[in-house]
Amino acid sequence: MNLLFKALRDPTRRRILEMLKERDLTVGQISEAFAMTTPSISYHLDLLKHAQLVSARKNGQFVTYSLETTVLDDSLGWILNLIKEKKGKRK
Amino acid sequence: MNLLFKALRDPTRRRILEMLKERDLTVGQISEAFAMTTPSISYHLDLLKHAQLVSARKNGQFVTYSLETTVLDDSLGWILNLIKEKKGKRK
DNA sequence: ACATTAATTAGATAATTGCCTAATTATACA
DNA sequence: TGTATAATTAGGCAATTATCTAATTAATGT
Repeated sequence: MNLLFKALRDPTRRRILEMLKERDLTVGQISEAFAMTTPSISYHLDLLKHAQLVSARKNGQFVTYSLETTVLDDSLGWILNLIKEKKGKRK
Repeated sequence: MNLLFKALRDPTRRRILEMLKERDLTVGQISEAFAMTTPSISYHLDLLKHAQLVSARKNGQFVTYSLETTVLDDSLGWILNLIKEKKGKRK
């Protein structure tokens, strides 16, 4: 949960996830969309990978990243629980 | 969305939200549950308040904090959208 | 009025973060 | 085999963050 929220905290990383929602992308393709160097994007992707929010596969010299939603279900559960319990206690 | 995820990033703050899910609490009551000084807790509460995740009301010398779930709905929507769209594209 | 208690504000500091440039690794192609 | 391209790794740095202690504000009880 900690790595997950850490990953979601940064706007650049959230934007990357939104892009990967549409289609799988290579590092270069992602990099183009930001006013930021490729190493910086690489850093963000690594962080997202550690949080298991994305997966990477190598195709020749290219690395393609995909969105992984499993771990998002957990965060959903955590937030939902917070809301649900609260509502259950309303007087 | 930025303030929200910023607030949720920290374990102490997430724990505070979980506590407030059960019942409204004063700063002192929250503080007792952590190995941390009251000013530090006050700092976290301020951050949560800015993210609109909690509200505060003063009762004499005490300040009681409550969980506010409205903004959590937004985060839920954001995450849900990420999952939903992805699933919609599965082949 | 004065001391006590609850909480916030201010100021300092160590750790973490997000970015950069330079160097490296790995694949492709001529 | 050498050069170009894609990506990661390494090293450095400024900004942000989470914590502390000390000081301040505000309400309570004597």
